[in-house]
Amino acid sequence: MLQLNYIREKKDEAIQRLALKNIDAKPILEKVLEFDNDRRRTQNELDTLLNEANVIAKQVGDLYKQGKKAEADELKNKSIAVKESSGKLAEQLKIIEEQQYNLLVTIPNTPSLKVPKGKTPADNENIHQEGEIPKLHAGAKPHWELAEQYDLIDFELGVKLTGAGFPVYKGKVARLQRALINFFLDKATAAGYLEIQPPIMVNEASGYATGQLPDKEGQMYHSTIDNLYLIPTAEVPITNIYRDVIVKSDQLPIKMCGYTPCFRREAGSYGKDVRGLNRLHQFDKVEIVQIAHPDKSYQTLEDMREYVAGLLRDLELPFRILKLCGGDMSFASALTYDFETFSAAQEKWLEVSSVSNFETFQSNRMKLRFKEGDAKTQLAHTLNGSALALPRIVASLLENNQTPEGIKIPKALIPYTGFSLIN
RNA sequence: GGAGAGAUGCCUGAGUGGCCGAAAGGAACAGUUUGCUAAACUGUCGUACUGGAAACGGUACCGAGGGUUCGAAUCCCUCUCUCUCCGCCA
Repeated sequence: MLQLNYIREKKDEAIQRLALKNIDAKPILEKVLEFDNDRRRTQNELDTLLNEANVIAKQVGDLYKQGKKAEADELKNKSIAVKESSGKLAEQLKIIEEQQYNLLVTIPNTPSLKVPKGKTPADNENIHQEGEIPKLHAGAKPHWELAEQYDLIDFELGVKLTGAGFPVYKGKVARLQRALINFFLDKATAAGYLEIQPPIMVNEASGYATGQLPDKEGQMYHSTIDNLYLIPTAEVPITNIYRDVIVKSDQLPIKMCGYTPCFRREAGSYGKDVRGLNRLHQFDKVEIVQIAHPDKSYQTLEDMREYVAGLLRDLELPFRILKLCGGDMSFASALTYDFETFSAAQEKWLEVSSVSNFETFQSNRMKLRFKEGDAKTQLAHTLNGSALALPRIVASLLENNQTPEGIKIPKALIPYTGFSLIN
């Protein structure tokens, strides 16, 4: 949610920035400011009335103490009248605030001015590419065929147990996944991220604070009997640790990481893009989260980007980094880098990580603030990134490292897997 | 699941209708002093909205929502959560 102060003070900048997301924000922002004027005027009137009522109430008390009952009773009547009009005003104020709020939550975050213009993924800016794209032997297979050949992943068994998008991992690939999780967590903690093991179900307030609710309700699995949601990412519980918290500025940056399963309903996708591990309802991910000082959050974003790049280097996967264009960015993000690894057998790039700065968009909703000395509290900036999501990493590893003799495990992972070849 | 108790500021905790945005202690921060790795003293010390250039004001908030009353942290109702005991279970 955008900050009112920002809209009030820098309306033109906000319009300019939102234009990057292909939105003509002018009428909406002006409407918000109209509500704001209304709100302030109404509140002032209401405050004046309430003040009057408070003064009268005090006088009534004094008069009673002095035994002046008649005068007190007279004042009482006055007070009742004041109360009647203040009640009406309070109702008005509530309506105005609600309207303003309902409008505010429909406005996406303002993209950073560094965000490239554009509407579709084709407009994303490819800012970096490294690693060698492997040349596979004749007869190389996509990962779902490899999974079958080596009896690694059973998609149909998953359908039997649960449904499509819930694969069963077996043997060496189960071990490989566990290895990846441990490897990613070790790397993150070595980089100063505090490891968190959060609940994987969250309540409404949490889903709301990070922006999944109310509008993206359909994307989460919902346990209606207890009104809890299965998390779509560890970002939700981990960031919410700091909901309604005021930290001291010297505590920043706060760095946290966590492994969790992630659950996404993502209904309505079919075809080649969702084959095998490309898109799942349940998958594993290690997430990194930072809470940063507003002056430093973009440096933090670069640090996180470099950190994720390091992971892909360790895994010896060719990858590229895209700076998402305005049209391809998420609702809440101000700047996002997507990481894609090249899947040699499918001959396409697969998104394996997304690293974003949300600026104050999330912290405004969750009232995550910091205090610098005696200065007024300010909203902190929140950032997060996948480091990394497993399924497409596994897909890339299987496909890119296949040889006629079997699938090779990258050196960095061997201490974790305990084997160097899947055959 | 059964029975009971409770929810107050960063923490402990007082406060059962007006003198309470809230005692006291602790923590934290600043200053003074003595000196030495600590103590004493003094001061500051919730959040949000809002008026004002500022000084300084106004309003709301004592788990949440509603009600009674001229007036509610305090009384009533509903909800949520926490704790204790019993039961069940990992």
